[in-house]
Amino acid sequence: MDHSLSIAEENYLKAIQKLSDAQIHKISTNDIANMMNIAAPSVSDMLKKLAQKKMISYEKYYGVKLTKQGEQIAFSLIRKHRLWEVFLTQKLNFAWDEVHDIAEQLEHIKSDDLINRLEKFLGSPKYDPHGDPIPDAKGQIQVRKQIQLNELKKNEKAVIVGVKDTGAVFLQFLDSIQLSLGTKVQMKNVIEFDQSIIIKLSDNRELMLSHLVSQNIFVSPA
Amino acid sequence: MDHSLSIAEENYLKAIQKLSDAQIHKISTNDIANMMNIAAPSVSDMLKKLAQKKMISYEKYYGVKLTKQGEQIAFSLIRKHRLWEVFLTQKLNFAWDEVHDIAEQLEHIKSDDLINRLEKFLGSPKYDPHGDPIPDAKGQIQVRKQIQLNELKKNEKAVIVGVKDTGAVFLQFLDSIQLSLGTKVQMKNVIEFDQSIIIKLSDNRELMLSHLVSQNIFVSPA
DNA sequence: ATTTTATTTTAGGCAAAACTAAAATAATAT
DNA sequence: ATATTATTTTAGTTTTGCCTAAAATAAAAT
Ligand SMILES: [Mn+2]
Ligand SMILES: [Mn+2]
Ligand SMILES: [Mn+2]
Ligand SMILES: [Mn+2]
Repeated sequence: MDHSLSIAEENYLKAIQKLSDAQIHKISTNDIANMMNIAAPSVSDMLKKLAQKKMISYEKYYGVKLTKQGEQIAFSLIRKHRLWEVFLTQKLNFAWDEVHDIAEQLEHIKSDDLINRLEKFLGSPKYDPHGDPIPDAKGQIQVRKQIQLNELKKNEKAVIVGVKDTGAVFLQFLDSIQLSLGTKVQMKNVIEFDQSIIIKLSDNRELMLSHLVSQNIFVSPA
Repeated sequence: MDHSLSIAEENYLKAIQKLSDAQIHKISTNDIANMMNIAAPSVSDMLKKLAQKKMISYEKYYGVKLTKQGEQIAFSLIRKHRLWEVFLTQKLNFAWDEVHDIAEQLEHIKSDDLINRLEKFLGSPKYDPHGDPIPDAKGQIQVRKQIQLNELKKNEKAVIVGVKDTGAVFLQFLDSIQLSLGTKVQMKNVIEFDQSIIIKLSDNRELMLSHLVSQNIFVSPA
């Protein structure tokens, strides 16, 4: 009667949560299978089990949705993941492109006490190293007004507060052009041809970024 | 061909290592089964597998012994366990009786980089919160001259540097009589009747301890 | 309204890590 | 030396979490 979830089960809930964030409608079996690199039948099996455990509501053939309880657990995993990422960067000096895989392991450590003490130790950070908000102990997420860099109006000033793509390749690219969280930018121009943008930095350096790159950077009004 | 071990396999190696520490001879299937609270046939199965992976040398019916490689991994697990215990007490203010179970989980996190950075962050501690030595990155253990409290000669002075029983019950008992690592003691008397001892503390307080208790406390000459 | 295609589920299997019951082997006692 | 007891291994199951192939269902195209 141990109703704590396995690592596999936890990972499904996280994946479903992530998909819910991006989509309005119910999440399909294939969505989950693709996201997790797992065959669809394996997902079907697991959905049956998670439905039994009341973690998801599941209508055969018509997709799934997290229950309140399932969402609670998903948020607690995200909380743990992001707090550990802060620990790794702030305390152990890892770079922001190195922390995700380790946090994927650490997020499954089971101890509420641990994670609450860790949060305090870190000074109750509100955002992780990629600018993603950290849910509080009750699962509440602080939302911040942010837009994509490409949405800035001409001459508008802003600060980089997050990234959409958190993969190492993109993050290292940002490092290489010296963009990081906190960097101040000003929109100079949107190129009509391919939606590339030109931004100006505090040191007056001008930088051209592709549409795709600019879409993957979140900014807040300066 | 992923030659990294499962958590179950790692736990077997740790158990075998612990038993080797206490015994001279080969470790029996039952020894392991008892220590891990697992049925003997399950152990037999696993031993076959670990032998195949060259982690142990295994003579059917005649017990096992860790190979160099198996020992290496066992020490790296002990290293991780003890460093995490230091982190939990020093940085997150856990009590010494609360850290073991969480460290049992954390020791299985896979990242050499992580543990080496953690060690540095903690200031390369040589001992864990229970006074157990922490192996270095190469698996080398610093040995310290220590004896059991009951072995002190009359009037001899010493410092408490470790405990043999690291269970919460014993540790909380020590807390309750205000004995901890670093406490200075002087042997006053060994009671002939039952080998109880009387020790004197820095504040001149005198304390009577049973033979069993005194055997579970390690001290070094002051 | 059918047919075709895509998605999802069911069926059947496999490997890991545990279990119990039974058989094999070693250790001990007579 | 043989019989008894204890230990260990083998045999056969179970659960979890994955897989592929086949069947069922839904969605899309004609
Ligand atoms: Mn991450
Ligand atoms: Mn992140
Ligand atoms: Mn411990
Ligand atoms: Mn310890």
